[in-house]
Amino acid sequence: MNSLSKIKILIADDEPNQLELIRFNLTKENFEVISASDGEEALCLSEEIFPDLIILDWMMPKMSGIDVCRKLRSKSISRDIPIIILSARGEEGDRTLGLEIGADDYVTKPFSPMELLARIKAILRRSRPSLANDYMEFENLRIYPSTQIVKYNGEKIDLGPKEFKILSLLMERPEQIFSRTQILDKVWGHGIDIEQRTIDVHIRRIRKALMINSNEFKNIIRTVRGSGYALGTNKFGFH
Amino acid sequence: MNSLSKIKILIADDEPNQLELIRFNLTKENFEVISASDGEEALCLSEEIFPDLIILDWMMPKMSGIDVCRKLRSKSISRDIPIIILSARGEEGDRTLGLEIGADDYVTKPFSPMELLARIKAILRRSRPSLANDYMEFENLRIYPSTQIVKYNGEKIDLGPKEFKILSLLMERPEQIFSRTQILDKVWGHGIDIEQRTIDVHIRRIRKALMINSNEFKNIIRTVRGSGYALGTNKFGFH
DNA sequence: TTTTTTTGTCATAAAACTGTAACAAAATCC
DNA sequence: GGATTTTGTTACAGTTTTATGACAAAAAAA
Repeated sequence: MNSLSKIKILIADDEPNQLELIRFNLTKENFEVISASDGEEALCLSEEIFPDLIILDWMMPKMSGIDVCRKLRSKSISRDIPIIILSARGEEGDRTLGLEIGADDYVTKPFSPMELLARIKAILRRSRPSLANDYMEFENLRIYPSTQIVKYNGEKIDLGPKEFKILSLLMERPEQIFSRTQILDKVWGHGIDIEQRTIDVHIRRIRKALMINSNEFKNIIRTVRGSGYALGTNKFGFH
Repeated sequence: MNSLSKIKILIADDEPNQLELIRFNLTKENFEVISASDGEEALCLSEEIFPDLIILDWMMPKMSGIDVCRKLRSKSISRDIPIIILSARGEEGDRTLGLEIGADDYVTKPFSPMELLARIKAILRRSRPSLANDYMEFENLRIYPSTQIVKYNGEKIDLGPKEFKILSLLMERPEQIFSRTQILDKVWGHGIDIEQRTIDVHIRRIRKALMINSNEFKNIIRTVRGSGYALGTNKFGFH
């Protein structure tokens, strides 16, 4: 998993220990964790920082998790942020209330970090395909395999299917050198009869596409004379 | 809940009573229920009828729910169908295993019909926005599933049923690429014999309809050469 | 039934993509 | 430097994929 911008999770709980425990576990999993200690704070922070997921304790001072959830769901701007409700109660009425109110999941205390984590991942997988099917990134280049979108410095780049595949291949292992034969095998398929020079042309096309809208062009595809191509700058190749 | 065709739910459990109980409750909620009594049957049926959601008992003859889940997740054709695992066990290891394997939720027996229902709805809300929300929105396009009304820049647009369904499908997951096969499966139904090019014509009709009354036309349906179509503009995305 | 709308298919035009050759430029070797 | 090898660049033709309009069949409405 190689996304540089972390997934932001807001967690609201009035119990410091609990908060710290969750923060610790989520941070370990490379999430960015923002915490709030009561309902109002959670609400404010949500609207400020747009977390990718919100975890709300049911019972909190000032505003309960349920109320925060209701508020968030009523505004279009926050309607789609996934919410998990934590609760000490186990009665059925509560469970279903949580879900009916628009929460995405409901976890009963006590729960193990592993379980919470599993649920978080399950939800992210559904609600944010773009996060789950995450992208590959190298310097200012991002490519989204699921949507076949390529962005360079935040701008969309148009590439033909072949070029997209070649770039994907290089992105999978930055700095690794791919020989023309390897590229042919992986992109065109094994055993096809294509001139090796053809790849040069495709590389050229990729480079050209990346130049559009980027006057300060940094050649991101390194030519390795006698060997092939690799993702990386021409100046600072190895590390 | 409003949809043109009923939501299909496949439920697999080897215990007839349990099966019947769930079937009864789901049917009451206007779902179309298909049942299987063991893992293998569940797997076969899944691939045959493309349910909108699958409920699997953990312990089943021939093939466990977990194994069925794994199989379904390994095939691209069934990868996106939401899955709920039912289990009598409550140990943590199991819970997380269920979710990690790619299930969307995990419900421990005994559960109340209300709870199962709430979870089903929570999941469908994510995976099929058109079923849960009053309308879906993308840029200046709004579509109201319940009334089959489409508005672009506030103006009503006329679409035939097929075109409406195609557009709905694309709207459920903006930016995601749908292959012609996927569109055929979802809109016409699986296993129907229609020329793939027919979809091009329908797409053309949708685009045309959206052009009416909009001189500053922004092509909202992206053609992904070699792959299919996706909702999104060609130039500016939102990733 | 008649009329209108919707739908599927075809033929053809248009567009996009690909592979190659030819030559220029750069790097390497002697 | 000069020869040789490798890569860069461009133009172009061939191929594949989409777009589009026309038309008839099918379905729905009147």
